[in-house]
Amino acid sequence: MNIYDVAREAGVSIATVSRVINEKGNVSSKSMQKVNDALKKLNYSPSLLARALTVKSTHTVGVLTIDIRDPYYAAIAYTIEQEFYKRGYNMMLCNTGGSEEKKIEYLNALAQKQADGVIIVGSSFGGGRADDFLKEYAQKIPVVYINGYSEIKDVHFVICDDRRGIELMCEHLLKQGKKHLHYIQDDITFSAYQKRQGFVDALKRHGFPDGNKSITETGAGVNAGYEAAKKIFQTPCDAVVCGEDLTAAGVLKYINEFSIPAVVTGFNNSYLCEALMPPLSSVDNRVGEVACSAVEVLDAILSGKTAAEKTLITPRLVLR
Amino acid sequence: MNIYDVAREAGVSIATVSRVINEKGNVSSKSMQKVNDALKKLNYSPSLLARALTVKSTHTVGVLTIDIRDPYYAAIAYTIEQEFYKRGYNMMLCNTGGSEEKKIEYLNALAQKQADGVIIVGSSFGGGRADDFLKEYAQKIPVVYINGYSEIKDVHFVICDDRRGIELMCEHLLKQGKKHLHYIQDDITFSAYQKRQGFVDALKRHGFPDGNKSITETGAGVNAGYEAAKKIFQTPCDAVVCGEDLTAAGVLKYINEFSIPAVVTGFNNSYLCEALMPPLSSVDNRVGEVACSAVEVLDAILSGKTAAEKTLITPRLVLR
DNA sequence: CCTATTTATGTAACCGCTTACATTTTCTAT
DNA sequence: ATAGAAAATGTAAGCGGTTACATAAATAGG
Repeated sequence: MNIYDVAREAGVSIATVSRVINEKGNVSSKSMQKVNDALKKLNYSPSLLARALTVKSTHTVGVLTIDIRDPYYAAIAYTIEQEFYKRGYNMMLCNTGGSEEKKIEYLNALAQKQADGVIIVGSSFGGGRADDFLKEYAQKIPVVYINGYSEIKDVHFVICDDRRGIELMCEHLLKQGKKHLHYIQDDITFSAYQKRQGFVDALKRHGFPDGNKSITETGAGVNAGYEAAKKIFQTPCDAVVCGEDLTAAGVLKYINEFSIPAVVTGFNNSYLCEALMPPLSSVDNRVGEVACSAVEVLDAILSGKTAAEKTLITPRLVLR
Repeated sequence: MNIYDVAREAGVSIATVSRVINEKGNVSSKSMQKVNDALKKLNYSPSLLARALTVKSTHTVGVLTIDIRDPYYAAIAYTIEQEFYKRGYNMMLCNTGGSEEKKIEYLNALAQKQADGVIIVGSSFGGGRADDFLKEYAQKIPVVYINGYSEIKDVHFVICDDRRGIELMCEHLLKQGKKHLHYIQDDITFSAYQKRQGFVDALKRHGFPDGNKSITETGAGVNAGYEAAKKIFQTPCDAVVCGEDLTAAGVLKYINEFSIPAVVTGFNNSYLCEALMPPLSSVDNRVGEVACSAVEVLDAILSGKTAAEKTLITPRLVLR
């Protein structure tokens, strides 16, 4: 069933049907009525595919995440969906698993399916092959990056200052009198390196010039944290700063198990923090605000307005 | 840029270009070469929108979840994405928040955008307004339900026997000598009622006819579990069976805080179980298998094969 | 009452692709 | 060399909408 059927049923032309559907152009109340009746009678639903072909807008956006099972990405995706739903857009969820090839393939697919825009959440440190690709890509379809490497041209950025977040946490711990901070980096994203840098900077500023030596690199997840803890506590350490709540949970488990007198802190302020014993202090990286901003930026671009090239959001500590 | 540009560049007709792109029909190696050169030179990428208009397939599927932040839905979405990616499909993620209206709106949007199929994860208990809607809907576009109310016609079902899962857990606890089991229902989905029923059944079968009186209904999340625990332990209770790991985490927190001699069990076997102290025994509801099966079923339908109307997957206990 | 505007409607071209069908070219067998 | 079959190619008609433009109807002004 198509617009011709409706036109026939209503006894008008397809142009008139199109006009009443889109509430665009002039149409007499008489034929308006006839068309509406026909629409109802036939229970007609227009093909957005065909529509998109001529209006050049699908009202679909792509969202690239690294791992949707990670509460951080899930929370971002959640908010993005909500915000775009309000605005009449649908969301294509593209989970890359961190693979640059998959990322590129997805970006291509989104272009071919004429997504109106894309939001990329999290990126590798920069210089990845996707970065070059994006330079051209972003000229064809608007891209906003959440917590991504920010030297790419024509891409908009919404960034939570994760580096500052870790700095704040370190400063807090030092103020508490902790002497031997250790950092666990569990990822190799842009954001992960920022955090690491925050740790090094904070320590340096407080008279510990070689913070770099107090860093452990692991994989992601609770077990990784647990395993890391085994090594960390072989040397003196009274505070473990983690780049992720999950990692912190693993360290905490170890600490509890062996009654080690050290404190652990997390990052992301996920629901996990409340669930653990003792509750976990964490850096709130403002997932909701970040996602909202990203949607606002993209929506502005899609509406023909200009949007901030770079939006910086400040994290805050949640001490428990 | 379109297929005409490529045709002109290659000096052939658009039909020939189309043939080489889709590797369909006969084309001489000579013009094959010319077209491929043109494709490369122009860096052409066909519009899948236009293509879909005539071939009637978008290679896009919709996935409806209730809350993507919930690790259960996230895990399902994760696997669905992976499996469909392999098969060349993209995924529209539609998070309904449990609203039947939003569910219907999303289903309509998917139909208008000509999604090839949809997977719905989790449903209300049945009789919701979306159920009626689905009866008609499923005749137009294939629907497979994961853990959904299963009396709807023309809809395929992949169901983990959550009821049996809770039964197994209860039987285990009873065998351990527990005398006062209590159940916490934290949701009002189809699956949640199944679990509840499993609890009642198991108790009845072991000589506790009024298990219904030992059930607390709460909202979702760690805090809800914690609050529920306050009431539960006002009367004798040595085992709390939860319908969700998160709820269990809340109860566990309470138990630890007040050193209550009771055991808690969860459901979903999420990473949380390992993170908690003591580790949480949980029902593994086979998220991966369920999601894989759903994709297989939908893929079969889309490939014109016949698929199982109903797939039942058996949960298992993970005791820690 | 007639002309000038405004408002309403319809026709046809276009969006960018696929594909049935017609036509031309190439190949095979006589 | 030639008829017939097979292979290659092109033309044009969709797919289901939107919209520029032309035309017709309604309204306004003199």
